[in-house]
Amino acid sequence: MTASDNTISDTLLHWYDEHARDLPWRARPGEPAPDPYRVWLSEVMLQQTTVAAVKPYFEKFTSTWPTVDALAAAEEAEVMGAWAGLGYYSRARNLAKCAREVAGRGSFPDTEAELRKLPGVGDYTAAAIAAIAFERRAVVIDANVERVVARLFDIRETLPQARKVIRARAEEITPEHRSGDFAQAMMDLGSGICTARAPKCLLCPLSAQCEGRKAGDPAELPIKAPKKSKPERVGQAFWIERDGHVWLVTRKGSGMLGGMRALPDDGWTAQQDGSAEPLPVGEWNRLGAVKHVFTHAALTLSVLRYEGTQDPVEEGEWWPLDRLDEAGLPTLFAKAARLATAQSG
DNA sequence: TACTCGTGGGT
DNA sequence: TACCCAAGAGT
Repeated sequence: MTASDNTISDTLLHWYDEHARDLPWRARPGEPAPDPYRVWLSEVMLQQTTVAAVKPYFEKFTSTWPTVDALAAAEEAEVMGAWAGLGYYSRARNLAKCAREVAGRGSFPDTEAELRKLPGVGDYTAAAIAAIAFERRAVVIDANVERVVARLFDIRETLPQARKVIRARAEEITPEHRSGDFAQAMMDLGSGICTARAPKCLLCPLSAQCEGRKAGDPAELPIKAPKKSKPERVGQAFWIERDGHVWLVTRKGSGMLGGMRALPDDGWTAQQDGSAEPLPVGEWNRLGAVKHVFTHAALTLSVLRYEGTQDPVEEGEWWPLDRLDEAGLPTLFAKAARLATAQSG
């Protein structure tokens, strides 16, 4: 630890004391560390997800399940339904599993290494919980920290190879005390000032110490490998309506949208177009299509309404149309359902 | 390591 | 509009 490194964390913590965002899962200045349950829940929700998107879900979860014991006692289907729309549904599956583990052992583990063993808790989240909830010294590295550190030290190596150097630098500037506040300060800085595009260097408390700024244009850091092209897939979803109810299935497995309630479909995946025949056989009326873009594929999903009288073969349930908003459909199928109900009234 | 896995907002 | 991106984890 050099004198220069101390200046970075001290400067940033002073800035944080004045400018920290007031977020529902955070302690206010001067308050003790927040409830580990709320820290864990927020950190999982925030994985690859914006603060604005998380807020209403965090409020819903904490009001429905105020403690990890309450969440552990919930039906997994209830948890999946409550998560619907937030994306990356493996997080919800692991959330339920993790809650049961923690409830079984009585409390959250309070070290980074033990936290790391919990399902859905990786390197970042373990460090964040240890630092923020348990006030342990931990080096917390997320995409914000990567960006800020790459710019601070003018690291021009390409990601992901640059991660080793970035971690070493982050280790050097992380203070022994208040490392949780330091991590959250880095995230606030990355979110509002040291942004991916058009960073506001004139407002940055670290601008005088930023090697990337001295070297030229910090906005080009970190340098990332080129992205793969995104395949375009087509599929079909089936709208089977009877007596004010629609037939819904629950998707199997841990793959895409696994565990989520959904419209029956033709088996499309991110790797392949759908191919299954509409079941039960009969007359189908194409209502239209919805487009939806996933991380690694774009899907055009045609919605076909069943006009016959046979019963569905696939396992599922008749869901009342007037409570469709409570079905917990992921956004893709919510779009498809909206299309169908708009036409069939 | 490289790929899979959602969604909504910003530019 | 068509990208890019966001408090990553699991495999």
